[in-house]
Amino acid sequence: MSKINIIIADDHLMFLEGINTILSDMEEIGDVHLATEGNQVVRLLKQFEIGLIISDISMPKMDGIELLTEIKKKHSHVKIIMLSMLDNHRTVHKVIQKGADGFVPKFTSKEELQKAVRTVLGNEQYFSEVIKQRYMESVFERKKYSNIELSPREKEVLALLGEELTSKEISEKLFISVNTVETHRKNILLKTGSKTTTGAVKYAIESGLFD
Amino acid sequence: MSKINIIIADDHLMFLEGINTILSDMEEIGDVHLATEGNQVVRLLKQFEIGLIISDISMPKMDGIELLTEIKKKHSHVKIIMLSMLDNHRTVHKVIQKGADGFVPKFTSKEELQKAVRTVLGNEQYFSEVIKQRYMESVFERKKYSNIELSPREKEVLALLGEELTSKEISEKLFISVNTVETHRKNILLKTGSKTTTGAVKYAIESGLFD
DNA sequence: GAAAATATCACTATTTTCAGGGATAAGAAG
DNA sequence: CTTCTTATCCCTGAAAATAGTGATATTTTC
Repeated sequence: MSKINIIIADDHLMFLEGINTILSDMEEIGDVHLATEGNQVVRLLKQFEIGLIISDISMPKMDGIELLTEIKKKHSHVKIIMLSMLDNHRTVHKVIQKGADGFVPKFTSKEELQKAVRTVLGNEQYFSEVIKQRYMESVFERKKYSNIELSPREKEVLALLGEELTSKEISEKLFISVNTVETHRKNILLKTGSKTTTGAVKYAIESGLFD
Repeated sequence: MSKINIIIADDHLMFLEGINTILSDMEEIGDVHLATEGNQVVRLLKQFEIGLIISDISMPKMDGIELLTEIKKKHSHVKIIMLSMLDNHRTVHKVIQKGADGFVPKFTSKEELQKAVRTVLGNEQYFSEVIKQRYMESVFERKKYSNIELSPREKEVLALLGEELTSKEISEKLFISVNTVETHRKNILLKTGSKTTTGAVKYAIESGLFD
């Protein structure tokens, strides 16, 4: 069995070193390339023969979700395990839907990370227990509020609401009628399942809708 | 010069490994103890002769701020460098006020972390540039809103506002008058410098007031 | 080419929030 | 003993948000 070359991507150097150390004693791994941005990963993929990517979700320039989308579109044979600080149901749902091969929270153990790598290299998916739980929650939540994705305009309005603007101020800023803003608000509350703007903004922050 | 024994504390194993790797080639460092909770650090301090602690801020059981307070009270000769994912001005202010010897964000370089360790071991303080900037902001913010600390009751009200309750509902839940709740609200807006409840809740989340 | 999603506008009525005053009592800190 | 902080309460009026319903034009998607 030949060794597999991998890329580890994370914008935090210490994490990069940590993962590198944890994986360095695994026999099945060949060269290890490190990257601090999604862009770098894409470049490395062109230069080297890569079999597996282990990537954090939040990164500057090109984040983990974008990277994941890109990989699954253009380099579908390359496996990818996502790592995340957050394990909220929104993030989890996105990652699974985009087709990641594995998803492990950052507060995992050395053993679990190695297990995840081995499982994925064996052509199976690996998702931590916590992640699976969150995924069930996301499925459950989605049933309650059939469409949780906000439209670009709605996101724009929600962001301005977070900036403490009133409907009138928003209408002036976006050159639209107050009525329209109010309609967007109504739909935002509906889609996020909130009763108040405060709740919607809180939801947006916590579920990573803003970022 | 004798070697210094240190403790590294972080609830994320990968980070622990990363920092360990980064510091392992420094001559001035002796034994390295690892901990995943603040409690463990306190226990290790009793068992061993420790000169420096490098600790993350967010940890379960006893967080970095509590740990810092404890150390500076009972083991004031032990140096402590704080690490944090967040670099918002609230956190920075707290850490500096509590008397940390150093503060470095987690997205720093290997060189900077080593420099921080050397500086602190040389009996000087080390704060990253970003951190210093944030500290200035915190000082500036504080001037604008003389008292940014919310009282326990105000925090309670703010949390319930985040749960989408109206003033009336909060008054019923806390067995107080609606007028009282409104007064608390008014003071919360004043102290946080917000115009709306949404802004106050957002501020609370982002600045780590809720946690 | 039809169906679905998005973005736009309108009206009404009720509830809630915000801004502005002011007041009292208890306890901590100096 | 006085000052500060906290927690409590009260009132008013204007502004804003929410709930309910309905409608139209433009994209996007299938």
